[in-house]
Order: sequence, then structure tokens, then C-alpha cells
Amino acid sequence: MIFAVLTMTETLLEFFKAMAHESRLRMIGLLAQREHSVQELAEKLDLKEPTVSHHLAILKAQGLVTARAEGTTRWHALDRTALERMSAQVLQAPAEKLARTQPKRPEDYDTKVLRGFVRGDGTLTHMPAQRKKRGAVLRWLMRDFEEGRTYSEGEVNEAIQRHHWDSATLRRELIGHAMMARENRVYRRQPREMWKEGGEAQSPRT
Amino acid sequence: MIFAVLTMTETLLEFFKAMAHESRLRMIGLLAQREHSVQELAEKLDLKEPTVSHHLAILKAQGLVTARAEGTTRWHALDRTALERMSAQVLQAPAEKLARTQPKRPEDYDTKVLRGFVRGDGTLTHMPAQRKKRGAVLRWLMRDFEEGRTYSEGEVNEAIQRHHWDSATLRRELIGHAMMARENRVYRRQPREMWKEGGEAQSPRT
DNA sequence: GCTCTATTTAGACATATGTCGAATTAGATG
DNA sequence: CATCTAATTCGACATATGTCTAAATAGAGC
Repeated sequence: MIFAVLTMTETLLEFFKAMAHESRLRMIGLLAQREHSVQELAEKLDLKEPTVSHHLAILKAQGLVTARAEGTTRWHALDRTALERMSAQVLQAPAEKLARTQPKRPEDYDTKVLRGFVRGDGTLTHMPAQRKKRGAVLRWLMRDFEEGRTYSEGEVNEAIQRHHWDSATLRRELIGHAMMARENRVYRRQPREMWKEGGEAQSPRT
Repeated sequence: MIFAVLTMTETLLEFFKAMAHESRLRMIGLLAQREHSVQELAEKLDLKEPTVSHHLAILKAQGLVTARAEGTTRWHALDRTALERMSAQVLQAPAEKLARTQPKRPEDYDTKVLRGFVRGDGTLTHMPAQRKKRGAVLRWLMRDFEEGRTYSEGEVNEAIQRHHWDSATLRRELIGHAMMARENRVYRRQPREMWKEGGEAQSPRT
């Protein structure tokens, strides 16, 4: 499992932080009963919509809440699977491992960006709109590919789909950013120097 | 289980809050390996002693950490039982119930006091020194006794010991505060009017 | 494209929480 | 009892987080 952005401790920490607020706990309770729109939640919790949005974002980042759009309103629901998965992790959490965290190495740009789009289980909530941020996500996807071997299109798609359903678009972007190269029908990871660290993207070299 | 001061949601919330900080998570990790003194923790976590004390207090309030004195230093250890117990509760936590919390009824004096002495599992960390606060704890202990029936000394002790080992002292205090009465060898709960709410304690009526 | 509605984002402000130095307490030791 | 040490408590300050209003966005229906 090399997909997660965060270490075990960080994952747990983020999970606990997400749960450590009355409004959010109550929100989970409400969502456990049935889907709710932002407005409904705001009403029941006696908060303003923006505040509810804010809390929902935090819960979504943990994969605890999912949303489905219907017209302009969004129906939010509790993902029980995620809740159970995380709880189970808490339960097993070999307390020993918690100690191994390094004091707090300040996190780099990519990590900071990813924090906003990657759920605890390694799936993406959505793709960033900003080009720079998309870069961070793409670099992160590259963790799944080794240099020096080839991948079929199917393999590439499969790897990407562990994180996001739209493997077609992302696959193209990986090439657009010169992270992957395609020759004939075969994909190959490009050396890191070609795309490392915030550099402007090279032109596609199909 | 009528012992807890807090509702289910509140208990969970306090637990999550306790866990939702990097220093405390790391502290738990360290304590999982072996006992530590405050100094050691301060050293390993790169914090000052007062800060460590502060965090330990929070963990202790949840019953997650226990301490044993040796001379002037105190050795702190993780109570795995407590950790597992709480984790299990998280796991089962019928999310449904979370919703039932009332918005936030401001808490009364007793609750506020109890928060500082009662762990999540209903045991007392220690008895308050201040008379007024002891009153709050004693009133809380009275939850275990019904009016209109009698208790043997053994039953009284047993009930008290679910919260604190020193049943002898506490039993005497319950009588001193006119919450319980003893006739012959039989104990009986006094009507609430006799001791309700912060009133000065009546003189013992053995 | 304009307008209406639900939601989200941005920025300001308030509250809660963590951290520390200084002062205090509690136990040990002479 | 004076003194030493480990720990805790207190109070000040800094940071993090929650909440709000105002402004921006995204979809639906003209």
C-alpha cells in the first residue's frame, strides 16, 4: 500500500481531528439517518450554510461523507464503509507505531496540495482545477509506476483507477506533463528530471 | 450503565478531542512502548515539562494513561484496556445516536466539576479537595441509589467502588452530607430535598 | 445569455487550544 | 526544617480552528 499521502500517524491524526468537533459528530449522526442537503444541515444544526460546507469538506476529505448532485442541490450521505474502515484502523492501530513519527518535518508543496484532494484511502475527491495543483496530483500518481519497465494501456488505467475513475483524462495528462511516454502501444515512465518539481510542463512528445 | 457524567456523544467527542493532537498521539506511542516520566517525554517530544503535564492530564481524564509514583518522579503508562474500550465504542457507535444530542444545553455546576474528576469509564481520578466540589461528586454518586429501599454496607461499598476504591471515606461523607442515612446496619437514600444543590451540609444524623 | 437558487470560496473576526516561563506544590534527603 | 528535584498550576501569549458575511461559482429554466 504505497498510495497514501500520509503516514499512519498522520492518517489517524487527520481522522481524529475530523471527528473532534461537536458539529461534525452531530452531522454524522444526521447523515447516518438519511441524506441531507447543505440547507437542511444548516437548519438542523443551527449553523450557516458556509459553515456546514466547511465541515462537510473536512468529512469528505476523510472519505466519511459522499455527495450526489440533483439539480443544484447536493445530497450528502454518510459512507458507513469509510467510518467502519477508519474505526477499525483505530482499533488495530498498533499503538507502538505511533511513536515512530518524526517530529514534524514541514510538509512540502505537493503534500499540502494533496491533503486537499486525497482521501484517507487514497482515492481522489476530485481533480484540482489549477494547473499547478494538478501537477502535484499527477506527480503523486507517478508513485505507482517504476522506471525501466513498460506498461500496457490497461495497466496504466488500472493503476490510475485505484485513485480516480477518469483514467483516460489522467493518462493523457501524465503524457502531457512528460511524466509518462507512449511509443507504439506501450507506456513508459520518464526519468524524474524531465518533470520534477513545479517545472513548467514540456510539450507533449507523443 | 448510568454512571457516566456525559452522554454518548459527549464521551465520544472528548475522546476524539483527546486523540486529535500530534503530541498526544506520539505520546501514546511512546507510552505504549514503556513507562515514561514527564521529563523523558518532554525530551523525546521536544516540549517543555508543563506542556507535557498538560497533555498527560487530558489523556488521564480519558483514562488512557495511568501514573505510578516513585519518589518524586511519576511513571506514566498507557492503559491499553482503556484504549481498546474506547476504540470499540467508536467502532460500534451507532452513528444514529449521535444525532440525538441536543444542541448544547449549557452545563450546570456539577457537570462542570465532574468533568475534571471523572474519567470516560465512570471512575474517579481522585477526590476534589474543595468541599463544594466534593459535594458535586457525592451528588453524582447518589445516582446509583434508589429512594425507598435499603442497602447493606456491602452493597453501598460495592456501588461506590465502581467509581473509587476508597468506599469507606466516601460512604461516611454521603452520610455527613445527609444524602444517605444509616439505621442499625442498614443504609437508605435520603430524599433529595435534604441535600439538593449546593446547600450547606446538615450535621450528621447517625 | 440572463436570472434564480444551492453551494462553495475568500476574508475577517472570535474562540479554543497549545506552548511556554515563572511560581507553586509534593516528596525525598539531610 | 532547609534544600533539592520532579511535577504541576498559573497566567500570558501564539497558533489553530470555527463561524460569519460578502462575493464567486455552478447548474436549471427561461
